[in-house]
Parts: sequence; C-alpha cells; structure tokens
Amino acid sequence: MRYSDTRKEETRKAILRAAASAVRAKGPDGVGVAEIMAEAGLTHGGFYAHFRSKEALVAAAVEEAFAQSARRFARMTQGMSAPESLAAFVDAYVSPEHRAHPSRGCPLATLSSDLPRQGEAVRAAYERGVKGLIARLAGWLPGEAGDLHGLAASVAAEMAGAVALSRAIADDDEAIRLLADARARIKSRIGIFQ
Amino acid sequence: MRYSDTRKEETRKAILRAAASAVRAKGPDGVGVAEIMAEAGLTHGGFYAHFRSKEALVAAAVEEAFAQSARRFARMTQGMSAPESLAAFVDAYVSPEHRAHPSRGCPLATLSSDLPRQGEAVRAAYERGVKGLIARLAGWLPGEAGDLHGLAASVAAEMAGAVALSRAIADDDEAIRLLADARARIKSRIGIFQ
DNA sequence: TGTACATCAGTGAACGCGCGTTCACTGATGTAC
DNA sequence: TGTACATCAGTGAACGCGCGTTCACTGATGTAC
Repeated sequence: MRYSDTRKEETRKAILRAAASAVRAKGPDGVGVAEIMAEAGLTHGGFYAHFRSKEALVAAAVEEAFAQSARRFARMTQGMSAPESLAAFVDAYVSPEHRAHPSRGCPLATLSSDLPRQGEAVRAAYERGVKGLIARLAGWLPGEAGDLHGLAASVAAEMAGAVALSRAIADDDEAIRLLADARARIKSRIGIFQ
Repeated sequence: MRYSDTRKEETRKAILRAAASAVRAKGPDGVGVAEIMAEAGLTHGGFYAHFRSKEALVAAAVEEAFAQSARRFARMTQGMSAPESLAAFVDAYVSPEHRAHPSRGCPLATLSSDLPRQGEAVRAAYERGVKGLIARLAGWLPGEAGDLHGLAASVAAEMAGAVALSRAIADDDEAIRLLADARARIKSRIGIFQ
C-alpha cells in the first residue's frame, strides 16, 4: 500500500460531500462529474477510482444527504424531550434558512420531483432516507403507537411541501409569511402550542 | 397567407400539449426539443417557427400544465357545492391515479424540485400556477375569509407533499395506504368527514 | 376556370458544446534490502 | 540509514453521444391574373 490507509477514504468522502451538496443544489442531472471533482479539489479523470459510475455517486450522495440531515437534527435535539425535539425540528425545517439553502437542506424538499426519474439505486437510497425521516418523526410524536406512522408521514409531507412551495414564491416576505403560517399549523396539528 | 389561419396555431398547440406532458414526465431538463417535436408528429427543425427557445417552450408548457389541471378540476366539480368540490378535489389529487401518472398530474407535485433551478420565465409561470391553485382551493374552504389563504396553502403543501412522498415509495400497497391516510387527515383537517 | 407565382410551415443535415467515460501516463509515497 | 523499486491515486487528453440551435431547402397551398 503506497498511501496511508485513510487517505483514499478521505478523498472519497470529500467527493461524496461535494456531490451531496451539488446534487441538492442543481439536481442529479444538473450537476456534472467534472464539476463535483473540481469542488473536491481534484480533476475529473480520477473519479472512477472512487465510484463505479455517476449513478453510483448520486445514490451515495442521496444517502449522505439524508445522513447529514439526520446527524444535524440529532445534534440539535440532543438532551431535549420528545415534544421539545419535535418543536425544534419543525421550526428548523419549515424555516426561511431551509428555503434559502437547498444544498444543505432536506432531500425530501429538494429532490422529490427529480427522484422518480432516477435509476433504481438512487430511488432505493432515497426511499430508505425518507423512511428513516418518517420513523424519526414518529418517535417524537405523542399518542398511540399504531397511529403515529401515518401522522408522521402526513407531517413530513406538509413540511416538505411547504418548503417546496415557499421556494416557488419569488417574494421573500410572502414566502416567509407562508412558512410561518405552515409552521404554526403543523405544530398545532401535532399538539404543540407555544 | 398560404395555409389557413388556424393551422399554425394548431401545430403550436400540439407541440405545447406534447411538451406539457413530457416536461412533467421527464422534467424540464430531461426532455429534448427533438423528442417533443416527434411526439407532436414533426421534425425538430421546425420548432423555432413556433417558440423562441426551449426555455420559452418550457415556460409555456408549465402554464399549460397548470391550466389543464384547472380545467380538469373545473369540469369535475361542475355543479357541486363548495364542500363537495373540496372533497372531490382532495380525493382526486391525493390518489393512486395521480401518483401513477405524473405526466397528466399537477405540476406542484411533479416539478417542485426542478423549478428553483429553471430560468426566470419558467419560475414566473410556475408561481402564477401555484397561486392560482391556492386561490381556487381557498374559494372552496369554509371559514373566515382572512384566514383561508394560509389554510389553502397548507393543504396544497400537504397534498403535493403526500403525492411526492408516495412516488418515493416503491411498494404500491404501501404507497396507496399512505395516500389513503393522508386523504383522511387532510379532509378531517378542513372539516370534511365522510 | 386555369395557370404561374409567392409564401412560409416544415424538413433534415450540420454546428458547437458539454457530458460521462476511458486510458496511457505521472509522480508521491511506503517497503524491501 | 540509504537507495532502488513497486504501487496506485490522481492527471489530462481523447472518445462517442445527445443536446439546443441554425440554415439552406422543399413542397403544399392560397392568390393574382
């Protein structure tokens, strides 16, 4: 082994992180291999030492994007009770910041319409991410265990839908008002009144 | 004038209809001019006699797609009371049929994540369509006029979010259950109990 | 009514460009002796 | 410790391909006489 054990793995992670951002910002088909490699400080030829194809990278990037979101929210809600976590999650998700930064945001709000058109591997990674998100949400919700999955899915749908909708509205103030309204509605719907 | 007055306009409409389907099925950047022209029974070279550019076509196609949806729902709810219209709308929107046919479906559920990446003209057409949809919904909702816009936006977000979510789930039965659950939640939220 | 003509929607070859992928190579690094 | 060597991550030119767009042309059709 010429280089250290971790060196190649680190490069791979740098490519993956660049891809996870770029895929959300420009869509799976809107971003190129060369662009992602440049973002990671490399030239495009070396790409195939790390990933079998662009599709394999996109699938890994989708997985990484969901994992990033999960890690961020885990950090944010550390030590909080379930209701506090839930409120913090909704506030952070249905927010002007999330609207403004798709490249760091939830893939559910950023990639939903691209995904049905992607290959099997990408769709599978996306489905795993979506289900993980819903399960995490369900774990915070109050109420009878049996019914929580449906409510969690419904809340995820509205949160992602609201962020996507807010991105369609060009006027910032109008979009921010829409988000504030959606936030209030979602929280009251799941029994959080602040 | 060589050909009849309406002939060119009819060709233009055929291109537009083909584009409105194709853009929803494959995304604005996933579909090509040649493909759309072939779908309309023409060769690609003639395209520029009808549209200034591909972007102009996509913008017109987005407008057409929203208009198609609006017309379809107007037809469907003809003669119905507001609550009946609302129930019919939710049932048709949050449905397995809508999940299965993006090319004939609502652009809000099919194009949401593509749109922020499109040019100004396309985004403007999309925004007009979204606002029209929300206004139509608000007109059917019961309650104080001032508050209806927010509720309509919230319901639109959940409906579009739920359809997008259902498309991420590969298993048909599971997706259909999710849609049924979302449908019931939305209807109970806006005061429709069946 | 018949014929020559003008129009222009539509054709299809060609263009420049960016993409994903391949491949011969380079050169920094760890190992063997 | 010092040197020759083997490895392989990364480089950059090249490929085939599909895209949006252009353009010289064709031929069906309505009009003028």
